[in-house]
Amino acid sequence: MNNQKIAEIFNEIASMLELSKTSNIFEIRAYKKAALTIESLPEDVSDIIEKNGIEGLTELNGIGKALAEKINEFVKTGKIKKYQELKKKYPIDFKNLTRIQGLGPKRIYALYKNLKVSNVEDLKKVIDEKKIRSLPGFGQKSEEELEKGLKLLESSKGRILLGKALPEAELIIKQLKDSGLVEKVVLAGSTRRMKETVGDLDILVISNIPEKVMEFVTKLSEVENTIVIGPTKTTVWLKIGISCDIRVVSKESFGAAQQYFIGSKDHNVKVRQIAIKKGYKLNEYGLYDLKGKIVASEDESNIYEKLGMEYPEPEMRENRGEIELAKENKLPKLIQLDDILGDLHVHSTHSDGLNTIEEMALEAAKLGRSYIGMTDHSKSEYIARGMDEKRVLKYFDEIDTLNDKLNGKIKILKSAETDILKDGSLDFSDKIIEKMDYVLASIHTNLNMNKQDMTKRLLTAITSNKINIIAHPTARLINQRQPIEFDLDKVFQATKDNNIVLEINSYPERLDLNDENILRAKEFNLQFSINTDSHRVNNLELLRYGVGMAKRGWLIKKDVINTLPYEKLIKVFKK
DNA sequence: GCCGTTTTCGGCCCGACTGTTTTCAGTCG
Repeated sequence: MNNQKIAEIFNEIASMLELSKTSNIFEIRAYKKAALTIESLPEDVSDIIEKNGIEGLTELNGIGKALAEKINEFVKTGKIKKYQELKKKYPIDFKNLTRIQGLGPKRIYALYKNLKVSNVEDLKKVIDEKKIRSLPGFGQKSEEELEKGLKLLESSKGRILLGKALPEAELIIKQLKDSGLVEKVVLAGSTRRMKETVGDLDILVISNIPEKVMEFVTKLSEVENTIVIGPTKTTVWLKIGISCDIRVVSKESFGAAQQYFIGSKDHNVKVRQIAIKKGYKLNEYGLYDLKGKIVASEDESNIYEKLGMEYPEPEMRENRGEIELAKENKLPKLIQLDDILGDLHVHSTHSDGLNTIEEMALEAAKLGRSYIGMTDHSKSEYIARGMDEKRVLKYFDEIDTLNDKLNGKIKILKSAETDILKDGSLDFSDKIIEKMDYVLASIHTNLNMNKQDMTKRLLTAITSNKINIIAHPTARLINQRQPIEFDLDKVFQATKDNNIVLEINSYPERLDLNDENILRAKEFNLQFSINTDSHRVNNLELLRYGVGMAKRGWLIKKDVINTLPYEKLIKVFKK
């Protein structure tokens, strides 16, 4: 749990360095970059140090000798000397103050020097007292902006789930398309890259009447208020609690703009470096040669082509090695939503679902799936109306009857989401398990076990020779519950040795495994199953989020078992 | 402070918007 804290400290150091006239901008950037790297690490820095020492840290992107020493210092002593010294000079809560729109280090320091503002509370006070407007460099407008920023901070809780952001973006895009004001609209940003949470929406538009587009956007019913409005960029605050940038770009530079605004930032920095090495300059308007002549701009893939790279799908653009592969024409051909033929994690009214088995099956058929696996809960899931052995037998009978009735329209497989109990045993007897087409097992209780015990629990289940798929393997709930702790490498290896499949759960709160764990599991050559965990008919469409995660984890069609037709799938389970 | 297929020194992405300026600094992405 050191990572978050260290990232915060590095960001604060960056803020404080920005105030000193002697420090250089690149040192500041280095701290910010390192903070980003640490924040998104899948494992705690102390684990890295334990395993590979300080050298393990310097292997990380943007972390060299000096920063590795500081991270080690924090892990060992809980302090960083440089941070404490700077903090003595600037006793200011940069962490929370920089979260306010329009406040950066320089203005925060000006407020501190002139009005003794050192935290958000102080800021609130001087805004109420209307003291800011008379400061040099500030005015009434900036005072009002800060007041707005403060309110925004209080009402927002940061990033929202992809499952909420993407439909909202699609709603806005549809209205723009229908407005007749635009020639083209596309989604960019982290939503386009299918990141599990989203900090804001980015939408690009081609239009020859930009003012009209901007005005149209500010009046959408999804919009709470307007933050910035200009001829090429407008930012609005949405009622769902994030901001949305709309940018109007010319047709000629549409590809360059897409490349730039889809990101990620890390990916783009590297692509620009490649451009420079090849004697080009790349910005959001185009790829230019040394004489300033446009080489490529209208089409995104042309830009990559001119740089000697394959076109990377947006989900891969995280600077996790995709650039190197693109240069060698070795990018994997990523799995697509249409590759998925069935869904192997579906609930019904037999436990905590809202629709009957038949309703779920018919809806899945409507969506073009050729099979579903029914996986209602087992008996220890008391709250979810888990099935005891008697009920599960009836459940299987009903599925048999339905399969006859549906006459091949869609196949229904017999399973159950079987709890992995505290000791690693399963919640159903062997007699029941033998009647299943496959066994989907998962952990729902005793989530707080220590790493060692949890690893043992999982290994017991995995080596029992009874399960086929482990559902939502880390049991995390985004923004609500931390993942359970276990030795990933040991569990992945055992999973491989025992021919077990790991689920990529598409439920927006879960997305479990996530992209980072998928990448890691892929190293073990594991098989995956992308499922919805549907509890009602309209959940069946959530599959796209799981596929998004799979693409972010670089999976191809043959990594995923539910791309197989029914007959082949059954054979995999029999093995 | 980081990093390396022109490098262990000398580079490091760059443009838009806003407010308070009268040519720009600060902030953002």
